[in-house]
Amino acid sequence: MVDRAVETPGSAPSLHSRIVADVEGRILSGDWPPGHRIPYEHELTGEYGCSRMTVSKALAQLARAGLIERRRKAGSFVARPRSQSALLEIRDVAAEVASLGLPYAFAMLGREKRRATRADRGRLGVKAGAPVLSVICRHDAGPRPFCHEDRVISLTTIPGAAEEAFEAVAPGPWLLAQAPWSSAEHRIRAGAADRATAEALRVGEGAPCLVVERRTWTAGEPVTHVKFTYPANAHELVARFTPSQGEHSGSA
Amino acid sequence: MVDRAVETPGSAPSLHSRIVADVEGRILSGDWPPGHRIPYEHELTGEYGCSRMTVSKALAQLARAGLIERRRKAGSFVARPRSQSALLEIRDVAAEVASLGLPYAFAMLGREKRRATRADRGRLGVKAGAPVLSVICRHDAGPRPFCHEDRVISLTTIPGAAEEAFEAVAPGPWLLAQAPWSSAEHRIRAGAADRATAEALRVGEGAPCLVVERRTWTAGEPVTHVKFTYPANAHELVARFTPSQGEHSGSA
DNA sequence: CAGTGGTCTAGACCACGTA
DNA sequence: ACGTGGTCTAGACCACTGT
Repeated sequence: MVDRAVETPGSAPSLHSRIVADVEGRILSGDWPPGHRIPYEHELTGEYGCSRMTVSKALAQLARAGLIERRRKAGSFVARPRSQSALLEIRDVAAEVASLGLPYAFAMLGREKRRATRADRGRLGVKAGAPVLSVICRHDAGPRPFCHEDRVISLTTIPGAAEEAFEAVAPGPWLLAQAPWSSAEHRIRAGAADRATAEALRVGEGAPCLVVERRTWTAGEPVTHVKFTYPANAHELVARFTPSQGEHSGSA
Repeated sequence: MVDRAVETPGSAPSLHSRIVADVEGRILSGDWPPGHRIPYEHELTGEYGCSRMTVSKALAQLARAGLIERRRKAGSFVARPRSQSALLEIRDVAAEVASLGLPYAFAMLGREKRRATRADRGRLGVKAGAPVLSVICRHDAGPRPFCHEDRVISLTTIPGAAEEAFEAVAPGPWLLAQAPWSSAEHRIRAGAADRATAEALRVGEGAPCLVVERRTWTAGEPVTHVKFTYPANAHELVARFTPSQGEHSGSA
């Protein structure tokens, strides 16, 4: 399967896709927080030296994707993560818990810096011996374990992670602030909790769980592979869409 | 002639969205099968009496959604359901099995016409007492059960279903041929197999399963609610996307 | 080589919401 | 009323690709 998402450096990216990438980068990096007003179309027209049609095409694409909201007379704004948004899921696990009205907490269960094992290479797609950081933690919703997180980070792509203890901030939000992801792959399946995961989640070994695996890349370089394990009935993925319009998916 | 897919009365649909809806309707109804060449841009320009820009915008949107593929010099074609396509999932369970290289079969386990129970109303969103058809069947991949299907169809929206025995064709493909869906909602979660489902799938009661629930509407009217139950490790949902480009999701 | 889609322009009119 | 986005036009040039 060819990855059509990657922008080949040598190619000639279209102008409107460059505008999309620029705005997207500012949003995902947190440079433009939710609610921030994006420059007006005519301002971007001046910045990029192009016609209004080209700017409009780019912003319309971002609006379809749910990254921005557009209001006549008012302007365009970075969208606030809504209950059902493709971004919510990747922005923050904490937000999932918050949307349940429960207090959020997370606990580190393990942290190890190592050279990539065979398993790490399969998960991340890095070369043999490349430095990686393994992080295992648990997210809690109130008094109950909500989600088990088993993550590997490529220290080649994100060297700064080696000095981060992830005591104040969870790995997910921290990574997002470091490197906006440019493409992602999700794998969703059901599975039985293994011993370690069952213990962390305080469920029986072999209990049904929803497993969400996510790999992200930035500019074609692997960033992280993470495996979230949710106890059954504690989590549900929801997606609504029409065939040819934008798709929204989230969690509830 | 099949009815147009979506035509919200009262609203003022833009011209390019009307083109999108037209082409989408022909594809989802099967009128234009996979591989069918859709009219050239300049032909649609003539049909709709608009500029090429407007047609191009509509077709570009359909291409992003994965409904069509565009090739220079050759033209635009209805996309064949590929291994990873948002459409594959809704087009056919049989295609999932076929993509595994296994022979497909399905068996009816139950069929009942009734007035909507309280549970049916919740699943379908129909009024009390509305006629519905309940269908339970199993999809097999070679010698092994692949998926359990528990479906309710609104006979108000699809009256023809009352006379269909679903002996030759499974309910999914049959419904798709009757009424192209205009919107859908998916809920994905992990769960433990109940007694009846475990028996049908030949797994232990309480075994981990991936449960996919789907509701579809056509022109705002509820069509069907279906609950697919896959034994764990037999099925996996995959989704790849970039924030602002089209999203593809499917099953593997 | 010819024809298709991909992209872009420099205008235009309209709907709508804020002021 | 004004300024924004939403949409559309009638061209144009280019890249790619199938014949």
